[in-house]
Amino acid sequence: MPIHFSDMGTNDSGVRGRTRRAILAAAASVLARDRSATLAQIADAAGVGRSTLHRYFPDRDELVAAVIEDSLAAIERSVQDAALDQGPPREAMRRLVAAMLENGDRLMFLWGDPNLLAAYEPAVSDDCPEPPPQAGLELIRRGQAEGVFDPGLDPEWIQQIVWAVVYTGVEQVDRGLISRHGVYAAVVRTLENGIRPPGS
Amino acid sequence: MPIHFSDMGTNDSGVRGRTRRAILAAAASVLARDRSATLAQIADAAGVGRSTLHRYFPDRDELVAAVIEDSLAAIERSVQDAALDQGPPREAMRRLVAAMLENGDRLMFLWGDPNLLAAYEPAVSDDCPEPPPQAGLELIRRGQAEGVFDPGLDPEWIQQIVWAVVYTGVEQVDRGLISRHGVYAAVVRTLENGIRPPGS
DNA sequence: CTTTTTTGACACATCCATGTCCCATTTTGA
DNA sequence: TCAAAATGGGACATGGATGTGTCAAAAAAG
Repeated sequence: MPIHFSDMGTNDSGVRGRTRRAILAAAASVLARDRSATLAQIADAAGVGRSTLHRYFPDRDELVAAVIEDSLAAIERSVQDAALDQGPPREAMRRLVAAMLENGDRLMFLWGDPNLLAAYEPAVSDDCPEPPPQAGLELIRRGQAEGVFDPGLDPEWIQQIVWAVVYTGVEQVDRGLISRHGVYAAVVRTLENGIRPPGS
Repeated sequence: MPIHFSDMGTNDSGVRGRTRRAILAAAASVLARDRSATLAQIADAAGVGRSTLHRYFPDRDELVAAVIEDSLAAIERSVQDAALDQGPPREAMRRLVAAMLENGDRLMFLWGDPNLLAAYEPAVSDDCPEPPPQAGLELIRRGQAEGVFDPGLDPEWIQQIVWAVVYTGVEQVDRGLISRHGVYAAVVRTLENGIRPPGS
């Protein structure tokens, strides 16, 4: 009577941790480009058998939930490193953009399906008494207070715009319509000035 | 020996034309919010039986293709009315935004799944020797030439941004986070200035 | 009113993704 | 080297969406 899987992958080191991360990354990458991708496709992309995938994530919902959680964590980590509460708002915003661009696949996955986050957030908000700090919103409000960001726009709207513009950039890169280096410049420039030439 | 369906709905007037349009509108609305919606759901939303839906569109692919075509046509019509080649570029762009906002559902449907258009365009490009005039791109180039729009940005990029920002607005309205009147102002303001306060 | 058209509900057969076992083989780690 | 852990492939059952067909009833057209 063998006891299988005493450690369900929460351990980052070891075989299981690595396999788990490979699956999550592959799933994000595949699902970002095709939400209705088959589990077989995902397993293929991860380089594992479909059986193995089912061993780590019993059903599709659990896998998707795990990918969401993992993607949020990865992005949150990058954002954390950006230290948005430090320095001038405009430069902090640029660091935020760079942080988001670092996680292209996960960002495409999360943002590509508006229903995903909407269906997931209420699931975790039960455990978490208060919503996450939302470093992005904090930065936006700070920028508005300093007059660097438009105070006439709703902070939440600005946040949506940031995500949308970055997402557009990631997507264009994915299609090879923009070089990987050029995105950052285009996104920042568009975000800061819109479609108007920088010199007013 | 009754001969059924002598007119497959190409006729705008009459029962078949109206039913066809109802199905197309409902399909766009439902699919915009859930790409994997069931044909039964779509039939329900259209107020017809699933049998009737199958009578108008033999299979799912044909329905989707028809919705794409119909949505493109509807938007194109609105854009046509906007007379983008007339007047100052900035005001033309505002008319373009208004035209797109008029077709919220269809725009969400078309833009929501990047693969849709990508998979459809090559199918019609075989019949159409040249790509459509792309009035939007024309306007952007004109604006750049006059120095109203940033010449340092790729016209195609600007076009993507316009779609993205409008789409974001439509989505926010759909979720009730923005009033239907407020969208236009927010979209135009963001598009023209980015997140920076209008007064440079 | 009569004829024709159109419709909706039901009954099917079918296909495909999914989830569950099982077992031989490989990999890991002591 | 050897035992335990992990894997991959296959077989199998299942459910849900899809496509097809039939038929009586409703709607439209004459």
